[in-house]
Amino acid sequence: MELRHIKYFLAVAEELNFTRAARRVGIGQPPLSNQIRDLEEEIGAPLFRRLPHGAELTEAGQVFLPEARAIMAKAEHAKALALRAARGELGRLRLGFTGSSAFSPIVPSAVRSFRRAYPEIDLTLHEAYTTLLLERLDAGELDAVFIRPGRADPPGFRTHSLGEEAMVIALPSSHPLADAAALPMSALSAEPFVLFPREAGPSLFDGIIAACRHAGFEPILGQIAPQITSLANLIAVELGVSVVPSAVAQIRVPGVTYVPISGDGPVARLALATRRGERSAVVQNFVARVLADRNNRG
Amino acid sequence: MELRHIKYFLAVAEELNFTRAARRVGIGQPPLSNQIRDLEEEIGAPLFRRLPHGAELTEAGQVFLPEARAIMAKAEHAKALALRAARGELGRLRLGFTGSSAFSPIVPSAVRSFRRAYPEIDLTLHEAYTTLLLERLDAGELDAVFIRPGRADPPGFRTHSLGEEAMVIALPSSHPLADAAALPMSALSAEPFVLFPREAGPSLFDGIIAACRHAGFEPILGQIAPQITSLANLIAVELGVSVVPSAVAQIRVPGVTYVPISGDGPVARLALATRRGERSAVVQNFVARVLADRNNRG
DNA sequence: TTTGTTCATATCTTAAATATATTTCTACCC
DNA sequence: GGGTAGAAATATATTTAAGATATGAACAAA
Repeated sequence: MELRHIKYFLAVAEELNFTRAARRVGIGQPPLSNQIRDLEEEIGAPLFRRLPHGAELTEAGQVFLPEARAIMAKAEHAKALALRAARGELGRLRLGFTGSSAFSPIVPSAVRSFRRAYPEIDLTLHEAYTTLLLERLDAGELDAVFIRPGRADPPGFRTHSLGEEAMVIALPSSHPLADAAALPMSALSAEPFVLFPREAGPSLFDGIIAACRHAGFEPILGQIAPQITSLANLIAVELGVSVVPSAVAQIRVPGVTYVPISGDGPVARLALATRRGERSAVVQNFVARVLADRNNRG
Repeated sequence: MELRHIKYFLAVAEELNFTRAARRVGIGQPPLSNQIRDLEEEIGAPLFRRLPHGAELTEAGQVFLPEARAIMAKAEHAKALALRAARGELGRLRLGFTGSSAFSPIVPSAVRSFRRAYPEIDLTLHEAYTTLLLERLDAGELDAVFIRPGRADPPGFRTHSLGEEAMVIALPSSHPLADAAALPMSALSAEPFVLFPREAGPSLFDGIIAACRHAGFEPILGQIAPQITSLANLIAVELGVSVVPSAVAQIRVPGVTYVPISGDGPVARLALATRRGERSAVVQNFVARVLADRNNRG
């Protein structure tokens, strides 16, 4: 049995006349009769009763009719679905992001805009460290990740730079310097630093250390905060100071004050990484939308 | 697109290797590649990514896979359904019966046995007069009817005799003859008869009249009972006597006594009628079962 | 580099779908 | 009752396309 047989069956079932049905499907009457006969033989029962003037459905034919319609519809549907999937309108996208990148306005904005444009994409979000995100991307567990990139593209990945932002000093509100309008990095030379683990974002971590050294001092490393969000809490209880991307200053915690950095300070870069040679249309659509979003906001 | 394409697609999707898939479906690798390419062209997107050692599903292919499986399953299912319908295992049966035939043990027994044997037949029951039943059978509104047949087959129908049963006299319990062990028809010569309308069952009606005449009297026609069941009630209130098929004596109504007929009495014949030239397997199965049931009970 | 594996391409063969011509059946009409 | 028209079946021819065979190209692994 082929879809052709089903198509011919439907024509005869709807016309109840072999000659007209043959015209309708664009073949001659004898070949149509043959195809219907073949179908009936395969099923093992006649589908039509041939009458001197036309034909009528047997009980088998009556039962077969709705099934045949459903099969044709399903076949069309399957084709349409596959095409939509190829266009990236259908499927899933497993997205990773670091705790700090979630506060960069571009990230939630791009995700929101993508969801609106492709509502049938099954989108899942996974927060993790930059290092872990890249591992999971490489392992095929994630499709695109927002990371704090190093200067060089990690091999095997394609990174799309989403720009850089200044960093600000975060210090306890009780600290003598908390009222300053801006502070140079050197002002922190004697303060213990509350930082995230280096593996969480090596380039951001190294950038901060480098900025300290550039300002002429070696930072005193104090408490380690597992999450960027818990970092503020550690500062609030006066365990030290820190330097965070300015977008993270959105985390308003009582007892924590953010002060802009004057002079040379570290910068926090943001990038979207995908696998090199990624062919998925969903991922490509997502990257395109993130980049468009980036350009729209200048 | 033909089912062949889907079958080949499934083979490749499951083997993830064109060469093995080709062996599996029993064709060469080049024609298989051609068919897959044709399918991809029709869909408008590639379903596989060809790798140096095998192939993998694209997103379109991943979406198409479950659809393809469903289509194949649906096609098989449709064939099986049609075959079962042709065998009379699937479909509907609209059954008619007269009020009196419902009491003949063969009728409920045959219906019950048929329902057990063919549980997926949608069975509907319709009670009406013999005359009306035959009209509806002829009009195609019913498929088989239990009737009280005349001596000759009504034209256009095929009747299957289900035997005949004796009739009994029904009379008010207060009647002087009610205590008799048996009565000849002639005992009723002076009694008004409570009968059903002649159109309800002409042959049964005429049989009763003929039996009276044979016994030497013209029956006095009294009240008309629209239903065989209401007949007993009319007798109970002493509106007259009647003669009913002995099976109808199952209707035990206070005030009504049934007395066997001695000597020549009318007989009630029962038959199953279908359209002449009926091809429906369901109807044929039903007739066969009714006849088998009749013979089983001797 | 070589070898083996895999898929694609090219060409040919064959099977099957379709076209054309004709026959058969039957209802309908004169 | 014989003739006619409409419809499907049969018979044969043709053409399309599925499949076979042979070969080439790409790539991975040794």
